[in-house]
Parts: sequence; C-alpha cells; structure tokens
Amino acid sequence: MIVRTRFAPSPTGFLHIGGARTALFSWAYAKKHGGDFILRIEDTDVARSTPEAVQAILDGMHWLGLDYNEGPFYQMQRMDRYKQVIQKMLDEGTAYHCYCSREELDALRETQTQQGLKPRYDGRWRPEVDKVLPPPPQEIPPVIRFKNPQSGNVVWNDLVKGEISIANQELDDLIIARADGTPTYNFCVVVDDWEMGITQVIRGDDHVNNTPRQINMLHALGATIPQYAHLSMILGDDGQKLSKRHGAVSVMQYDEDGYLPEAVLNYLARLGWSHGDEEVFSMQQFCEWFDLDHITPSAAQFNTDKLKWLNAHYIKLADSEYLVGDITARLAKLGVGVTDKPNLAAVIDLYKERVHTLNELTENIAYFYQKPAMDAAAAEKHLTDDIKPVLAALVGLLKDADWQSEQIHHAIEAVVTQHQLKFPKVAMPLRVMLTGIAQSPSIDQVMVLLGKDEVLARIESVLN
RNA sequence: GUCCCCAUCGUCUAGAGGCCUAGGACACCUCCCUUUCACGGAGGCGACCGGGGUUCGAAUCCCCGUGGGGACGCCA
Repeated sequence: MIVRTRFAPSPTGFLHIGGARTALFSWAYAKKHGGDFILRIEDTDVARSTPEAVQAILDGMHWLGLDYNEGPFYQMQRMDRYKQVIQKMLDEGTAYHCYCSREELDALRETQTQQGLKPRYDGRWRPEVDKVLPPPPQEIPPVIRFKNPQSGNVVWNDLVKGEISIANQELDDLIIARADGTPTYNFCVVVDDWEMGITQVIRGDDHVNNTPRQINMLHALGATIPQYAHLSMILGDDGQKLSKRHGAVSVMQYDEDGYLPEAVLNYLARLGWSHGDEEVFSMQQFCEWFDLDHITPSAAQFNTDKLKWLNAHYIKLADSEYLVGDITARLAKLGVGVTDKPNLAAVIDLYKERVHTLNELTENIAYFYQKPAMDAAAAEKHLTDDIKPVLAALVGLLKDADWQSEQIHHAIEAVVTQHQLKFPKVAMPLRVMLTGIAQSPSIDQVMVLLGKDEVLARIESVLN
C-alpha cells in the first residue's frame, strides 16, 4: 500500500516551529517510503481563519522546501461532501440531532465541574430503543452529534507512544455539525483522512484525546483506520510552553533573524528524533534515515544555541556567490548599499567562517561599504598617540605597495621591525581605524578587500 | 476534578536485560593554533526522579509514588 501522509494546519496564525516539525516529519515519512505528502488547510473555523494565515503557512512551507504532492486542499471547499456524509450518518442512526441550547450545555458543564466530574454531554437527546425523547423545541436550531459507543475501549498502537487505550465511557457524543450546519473539526478530519486515503496520521500529541473519537467515527463510516503517530510538543528555550503570548514565532522569523533553512531543518530533524550519534545531515540523508521508531515520546526543549551552531556550520558550507543576493538585501535593510568595489562574494568569503547568523555576517561587513563609527573604548586602548608616527610611516610604505595581502603584510612587518614593536601593536590600531572595532579577520586581508584608496583615506582621516 | 501521556548530563539525545566505568552533540571550562576576535584542534566538567519488585544480572521489564505536560468547546 502506498504511504500517504498529510499536514493539516488551521490557518489561524503563522507556521510556528512545532507545526514546521510536524510537517517535516510527515513529509520525510512520505519521502522515505516513496509515498505522497498532502497539504490540507483546516479552515472550518470561519471566524478565526484568514487568507493571510494561509499565505503565511504556504510561505513557511516554501521557505523550508517542504513540497507537497497534493493540495493545498481547503475544507471549506468540501462542505457538500461533509454534508452528504452527515446525512448518511443521520440516515444510518450513527448521528442524531440535539436540541440543547448553549446555555443548557454551559449549565450542565458547570454542575459536573462542581461535582468534580469530567464535563461531558449527558446524552439527553441521544436516541435509544424504548427511550422517549421530548418534542424538539421549535426555537432551537439543533446541532448534530455523533452517537459514540458507550462501552468498551478504543485501543490503538501509536507509532510514537505505543499502545494507548481509552474507555468509551470517557467519551461523549461530540458535535459534528453546528447549528448553522457547518461541520466541525473532528468530523472533517475523519472524512478527509478517510477519503484522501491517509495511511499514517502524524500530528501533535494534543490530538491524542481526539483520536479515539475519530477512530469511532471511522468505524461508523466503515472506513479503514490509519496508523497514528503523535509527536510531543516543543517547549521554548526556557522550558515553558510555546504560545502566542510566550515565545511562539513564525518560522519566517528565523529567515528574518538570519538563519538558513538548511540549519532550521537539520535542527528540527534532531529535535525529538535521532539516528545514533548523527548530528549534521542533509535533508536527503534525513529522508533516507527517517523512521517513526526513533522519535522520542517526551517533550523537547528548544535550544537556540544549538540551532546557531548548526547555522554557523551551514553558513560555512554555503557558496558565497549564492549568499550575495541575500546579504545584499540584508545590508540594504541596514541602509547600506553594496558597491562593486570590494566584491561582496569575496567579503562574504572572508567572514562566513566567523559568524553564527547571516545578520551577524551582515553587521560585521557593513564597514566595507560605509565608513564605520569608531568604537571609543577600542580607539582609546589601541590608537594611542605614541603609535601615530608609526602609522604615518606605514602610510608611506603602503602608498607604494603592490596591493596584495603579502605585500601589505611586508609593509606592516617593516614598520614593526623598524620601531622594534610587536605586530599587534600596529595591527590593532589599523583594525580600529579601518573597521571601527578591535576584532576582524587578518588585517592584511581586510585591507586588500577594502582597497588602497579607501584604506589610506580612513587612516589619514584619523591621523590628520 | 476526571482521563490520557511523559520522565538519562543545564539542553537535544544514544541506549530494545549483560557491549554502560552510561556514548555523542550544544553550552560551559582549560590548553593548543594565532596578528585581535572568531574558526579549527585536543582535553575537562556533567545525567539514568524516588521506592519496591522480576532476574544470576535492570538506565532498559512490572508496580507504586513523585514531578511535569496534555485533553475535557457549536476551536482546531
């Protein structure tokens, strides 16, 4: 049987890190087994779903490179089909009308909670043999409920958590269609997973409690039950639950913050899943290795430091020419226009082994394209009066130098020897004058890229 | 409250009864490299939640406890 997995977000916000990992695992599982990965937008909550959120999810998927074989399907466009199935269930007696008002339900819940009971529908409109139902009140438009089995257990072998068993007594007759006729989440999922031929449902473990209800409905429809794999949640860096109020950010924020999708993907792959001691691997390798057996059933705390480490790794690996477009855009955001004088790819080459994010890279190289503001503390420490004559002497040598890093190095060596100094004594003030700060790559290489005119101009503007 | 789930270094994890004196990675510390800062290299620190079983033998299996999380919507 061909593997078919799906990612089914509701468009009520951006694609966050947890959703991204769920999507990644579903995607990888399909790839691994040569199956299909389907994107389904669960937009039946009309009040909260927005087209912007749909776009945000699509953008996130695209940035990560999670492509889908089918979809996106929109549940709102499948209303007719849901209604047909509901009618079928009504006809077959596996669903029924319930005329409870919201107020009545609220009151019921309150009493149960006060009594220390689990709040659930008491089945007052559930038809039974020999049970006499009251006449339907005219003023209340009914909802439709699923007639859940009342005894026995629903048991499934969760591909991540192992066997899970929930008693039907714990479940109540859930609403599958609202008073206005629109079907609800648990029902749409059932119909869609069934009709889309989903073989493995890989989703967040906040759905564990929905699973027995869905299995019961699947049974009522005579559908095949897919396998389920419930992924544990991802906690924030501080170990706290991620929420809109606390720490949850769009995956696109990582783009914004200077992370490469390769790094985010690799990081997410290792969060809750492992393949022995492997830490760094491509998505192709991941798809070959991926399995549900090695997913941790416990929640995982996000670790930005490790993500940064991976990001640094992928930045080092990245082709500098390839990064030019991205870095140009990031520089523009800082108000820095790239010129062709120092070749940007060459500048990136010089810096990409030293940074953890593309933003860091961008900030570090800005001085190549605009005069840097000089760090006062660094200037005070290194750019002392006694060194200025030495620098003036260096300027003289530099003017005649062939502009290669070796020649520049020789020039510095020459003044260093002549004045009986250590190399850093001259290199440090040069750094401060040229880059604004006391840390940079080899100063001669910086000077090569900066160009003779610019180097002399920056030095002389300080000396004069 | 009820039900469900989870539990190895600070963090992500390896571990399917003897391979465990518990391995790797991030972070941290030390040293090396060095023209500063990084990068890189070599070391170091650091964990099986507690208690009972089962077994010749348990991080691994079972039970109880404790702690954490999730779910209990005409949200998804």
